[in-house]
Amino acid sequence: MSAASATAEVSRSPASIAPSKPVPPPPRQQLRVAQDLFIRRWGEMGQTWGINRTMAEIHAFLYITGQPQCTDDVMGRLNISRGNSSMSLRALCDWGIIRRMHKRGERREYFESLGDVWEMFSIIAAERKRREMDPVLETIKQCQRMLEASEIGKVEARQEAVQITRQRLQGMEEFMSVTNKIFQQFIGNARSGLSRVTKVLLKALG
Amino acid sequence: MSAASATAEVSRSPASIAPSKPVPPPPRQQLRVAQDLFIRRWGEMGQTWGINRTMAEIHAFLYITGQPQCTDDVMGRLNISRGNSSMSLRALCDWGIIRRMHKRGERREYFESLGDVWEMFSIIAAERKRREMDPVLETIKQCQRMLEASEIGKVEARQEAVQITRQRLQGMEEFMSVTNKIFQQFIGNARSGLSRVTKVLLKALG
DNA sequence: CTATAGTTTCAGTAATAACTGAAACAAGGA
DNA sequence: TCCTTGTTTCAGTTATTACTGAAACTATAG
Repeated sequence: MSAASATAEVSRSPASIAPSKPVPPPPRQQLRVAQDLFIRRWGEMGQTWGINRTMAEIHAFLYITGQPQCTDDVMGRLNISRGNSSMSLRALCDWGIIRRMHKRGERREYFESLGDVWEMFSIIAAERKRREMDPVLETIKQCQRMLEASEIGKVEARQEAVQITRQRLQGMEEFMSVTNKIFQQFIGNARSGLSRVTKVLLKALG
Repeated sequence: MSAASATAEVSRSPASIAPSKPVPPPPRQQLRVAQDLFIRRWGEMGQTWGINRTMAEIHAFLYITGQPQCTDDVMGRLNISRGNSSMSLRALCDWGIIRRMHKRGERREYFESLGDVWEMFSIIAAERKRREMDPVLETIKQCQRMLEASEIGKVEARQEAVQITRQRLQGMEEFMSVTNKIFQQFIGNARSGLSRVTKVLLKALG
């Protein structure tokens, strides 16, 4: 464990979410407390969006400290096992929202988060669109094909139940196509901080 | 179980995702097959977005058939228990994306899905923003307050680590504020199909 | 009031996902 | 070469979440 991890790790117990100020911690520790608060909330949010808590927490840790950290730093700060750290760090690298890096003269590897939230979001959006939305859109099209008159016959195609299902499929397809386009825009444009998308959106919406 | 549920229920085994056409089913059943395909995919997608599979499947069933269904219909079609159906239907009602309804002269209650995908999405967006994004934004602000010079002292506030964390918090806050605004727009406008937001977005981005 | 049909709840169980820890593996240094 | 330090993997375990089924409850009709 590196020197930086000497103090207590992030706690996940709900009790410590809103520390009721029994004794205000010495200023030196305020940074740590604030970071831990952020880390924990980020982990919770991840869970409800289908990202496991530990991965989200590791990412939050790297993001919020802004400094390269090694596997042992992560283990120590979040109080998780070596195996878990290693697997999760690898997965985050695969997503592309953290990067491996070397320090000159050091043997061990360090990890750091991308600093630009917009870039991270666009990477995640691209990946989730590909993994989760594209297959659904594909399935919808497949269903539509299955219900064409040429497949099921003219008489059957005229049944009310079939008509309704086709309408519903169409509504969903339209929605997902538009959503996909919006994602695409984020993905294509979200470089360089408060990016073009943001400006455009804020102007258009605000 | 109602008369409509006499045939086999949706299977969740991966094997049946892409039926390799051993014997093309009689046209009468094509509707059922197409619906089941959609239901299963929707359930899978739900899972990766933090919605449990059964709830997503029930919703998909009500949406895709477009007809009011009772608890027994749901149980039969998705092959789940009464308890599960009841709880999940209630939760979907609480979300507001399905509604209870009565048929004249019938004692039992029926459920139907909203038909407008945009409206459903806006309801979900509103709820998730409230439950999941607002608390994070609140936490970020709390963290920022904890790191103000007035809290930790001028000297400490000048430490590099503190500076970095404050920058990162600010970047995240900015991102989430904008995202929130976008959600807000969907929420406020997503009536009547391809809504104003969509048009605005597509025009601005495309 | 009693019988019947429908609805809800919840304790216990099953299924799934996450995590640990130890062992195997790699890379560099002496 | 062998030792040391750091990294990765994965079988087994734990924790979490989802689901069942039976019992309690409600409402209506006779």
